[in-house]
Order: sequence, then structure tokens, then C-alpha cells
Amino acid sequence: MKQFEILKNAPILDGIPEEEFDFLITSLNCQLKNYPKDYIVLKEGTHLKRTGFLIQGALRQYCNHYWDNPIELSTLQPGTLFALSFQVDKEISLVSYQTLCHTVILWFDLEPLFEFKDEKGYHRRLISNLLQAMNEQNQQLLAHRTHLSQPTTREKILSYLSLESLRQQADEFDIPFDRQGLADYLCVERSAMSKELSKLKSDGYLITSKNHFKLLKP
Amino acid sequence: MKQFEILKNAPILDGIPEEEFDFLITSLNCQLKNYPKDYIVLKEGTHLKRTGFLIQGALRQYCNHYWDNPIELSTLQPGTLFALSFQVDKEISLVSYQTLCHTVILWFDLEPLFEFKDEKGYHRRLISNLLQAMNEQNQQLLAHRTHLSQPTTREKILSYLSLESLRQQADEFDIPFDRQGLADYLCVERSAMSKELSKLKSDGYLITSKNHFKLLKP
DNA sequence: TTCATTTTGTTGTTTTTCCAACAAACACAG
DNA sequence: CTGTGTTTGTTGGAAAAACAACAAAATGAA
Repeated sequence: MKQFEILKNAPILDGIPEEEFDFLITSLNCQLKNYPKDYIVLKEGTHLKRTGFLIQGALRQYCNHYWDNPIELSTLQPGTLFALSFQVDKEISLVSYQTLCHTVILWFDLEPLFEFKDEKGYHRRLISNLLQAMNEQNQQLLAHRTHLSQPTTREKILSYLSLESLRQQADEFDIPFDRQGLADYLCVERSAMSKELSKLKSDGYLITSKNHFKLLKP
Repeated sequence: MKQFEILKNAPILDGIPEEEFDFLITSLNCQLKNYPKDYIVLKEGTHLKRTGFLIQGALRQYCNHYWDNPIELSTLQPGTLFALSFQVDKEISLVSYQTLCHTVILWFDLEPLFEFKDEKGYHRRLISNLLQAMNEQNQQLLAHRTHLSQPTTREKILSYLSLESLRQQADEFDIPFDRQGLADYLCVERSAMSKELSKLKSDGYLITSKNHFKLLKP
């Protein structure tokens, strides 16, 4: 079954044997729910209760705050956790989630993970995986914010490329974006970015063809 | 002793009784180190090994990638965790840390937390606290990135204010910034922001005096 | 209170980015 | 190969933001 495959391969369950899933399903009070297209699964401003794990379908993550000026955040793919809260009924959700098609979500409680009924250590393993997932997301957010903090398009590009160079430990590398994708990621105009890339080329900062970049010290 | 106070009150040790600290110090292989002013504690591109907890002093967090174009990220205050890694010797640090004054750092290992020697559950408690801290940072980064993603100064302001309104559950609230601080946070010019705030006022979007804001639906 | 300092708002100029339109290069199915 | 659709680079005018300089207001210490 396809749904089970996604669950089985989720990083969050890494290191936990399948025969223990039943134990987890019971102790975390799991509940599988189906939603039709365009259904608002969670509305911003409401109290966070249970954690969601997207099994099938797609979720649109967005804000629509005070002045009804909707802001798109991202589209969640199967295998993603969302709506985490560690102080149930104290935290409120700052974002909304809406289904983009027929969607299946596994809801569960986090609290049992923090209680003392974990003879085999699988709760702790689950928490560790959670921690790791969150750490990764953190790194990505931190990097993205660093680029967006740069004042000009040129500096945004340089910030992105030099981090990518460090990450890939090379001064020559591929990037996972086409031009439009990179512009969206850096929140600038594609044409302005293209202009700036040309300048950088003629200034001797880099050589590029398609999504392959080679950095130079001019 | 002041250093111990900071440790004792750190959110990361919440719920763990003082008499258990010795146990943690031993099992996590803790090590206290002193650094002089301007010392580079960790350089970007090097492998992450141990986790740091800033006890005393201040750390400048910055990047200086390929083209030696330094980028300031933040200044860490006592009580902050940094240089976390969950795959020792696989992850590299994407940022550097430099002391701004005489600084004391507690270094420790994370791995023991994920092993099976936790009779009283304090390792798990520590992990939970870690998870919570990381979740909070995540929320803040996500919010910040959302604001920075907005194309214009006006939209950055509106994004920030409407989120703040949601967070504080009121259409009237104080913000923790002065004008310059808000401009820095939103990565825009103070004067341009001031201009835009004036426009928003005359357009009937808000009333403000000092750091108190009241939102209106025009 | 007065005076010095900091914060905030305003204005005009310069610079940068956005936007729209188009041409060249490329990708690919028939 | 040809033709179609997409991606990329380029350009010029419009809009916005940055910058600099200054005035008004608020703050805080003597």
C-alpha cells in the first residue's frame, strides 16, 4: 500500500523497526483522516492541538492576517510534518493549511513522547529524528534568511553562490534552480537578476552556463 | 556564582533537578573553556564536532564565504546553544563565531543523549527541551523570512504588523523595536520605512505613537 | 528647568529595482 | 529537420528604495 510506503520511508521513523509501529500508533493516539480538495485543514489563529504528518496529497501553507492580504509560504509534499506544538492549548498557529487535492493526514499527539513509558527507547528515537528534521529545516531557513537580508540583488546572488560553494566544498558546482527558480528563491526579478549575473560575469566573478557555476576571484 | 546561575536558569535544563547536573556533566563529556576577546571559536567550513553553550561573554555570528564579503548574522547572548550537529564529522559549519569579549563556553557531546543509558529519563528531558528551543527558533525564522520575502517596504511592514497582531491576539499592541530597530529587522532603510508608515497612517491602515500600534481596516 | 543627545519624520536627489516587451538560444516532439 | 514552446539575456521607461541632509520631537542628565 502506497500510504504505508510513505510512512515507512519517512525520515521521522528512521531506525524504528516496522513491528514497533503498532506500539507507536497506539501510544501516540494516531488518527488517519481524509480531506477533499480545497479544504482548510488548519486556520491561523486557532490553538495547536495535534501534530500532522502529510501522507498523501498536497497542502498549501499560507498566511492571511489582519488585512486579508494572503501570503503564500510553501506547498507541503507527502512526508512532511506540520502544526507541531510543545505546549498544547498555549500556542496558536501562525499559518493556515489548505488541501490542493484529495489529501490524507495522520494526526497524532506529541506528549506521550515525553512521558515515562518507553522501555525499548523508540519514543526517544522518534524524538531524536524529530530533532534532526527540525535542525535541517533550521539550517535551510537560516541560509535563506541570510540571502534575503542582503540589500541588493547582486549581494543576494553572491551570498547564495558563496554559501553553495561552501556547502558543496567546491568552487564549481550545479545549483538546483533554473533562472526563474533562483529569482523566486532570492525574491528578486528574474530580468534584474539576469542583468546582475551578466555584470558579475563581465566583472570576472564567475562563469556560468545553464545551472552550472564556476566561481572566480577577480 | 554567576556562571552557574546562567546554566541553572537555561531553558535547556528546564525540569532537570540540580542534583542531576553532575550526572549530565559526566555523561555528556562537558568541558568549560575560556577565550580571550576577538578569538575565532569556530570557523565556517570546518567539521562540526561538539555543541556549544554560551555561558558568559558574547559571540559574533557571521559568514565570510568565497569572496571575503563578510555578512553579519547576529550576536549571541549567554544562554544560547550553537554549533549543533547530529551527524558528527559529516556536517560542516556554515557560519563562523568570534568572541566580542572574554567569553566562557561549555562544550559537550550530543550523542550520549541518543544512547541507552538513561534510567531516570533526564536525557530524554534534555532532548525535549532541545526540541522545544529549536521549534521556537524555527517559528521566528519562518516569520522573519516571510516578512523579508515581501517585495516592497510597505508589504514588509504590513506582513510584520499583521503577524504581530495575530501573535498578540489584539489589533492594538506594542512592538519590541524602535524605528531603527524595526528597519534593521525588516532589512529596509529607516527613512523609507518612516515614509511608508506615514502613508499607511494617512491611508487609514493604522495609528501609531512610538512603539505602540493600533491596526485599522480602512 | 535647561541643554545635549537621541530618535523620528520629512524632503529632494541619486541609484537600484521592477516591469514589459522582445530577441536569441535552447529543448524537444513529430 | 522543422516548428513550437520554453528558457534566458537584453533593453528602456516607470516606480520604488536608498541615501544624505536637516528639522522637529522626545529623552535624559545636570
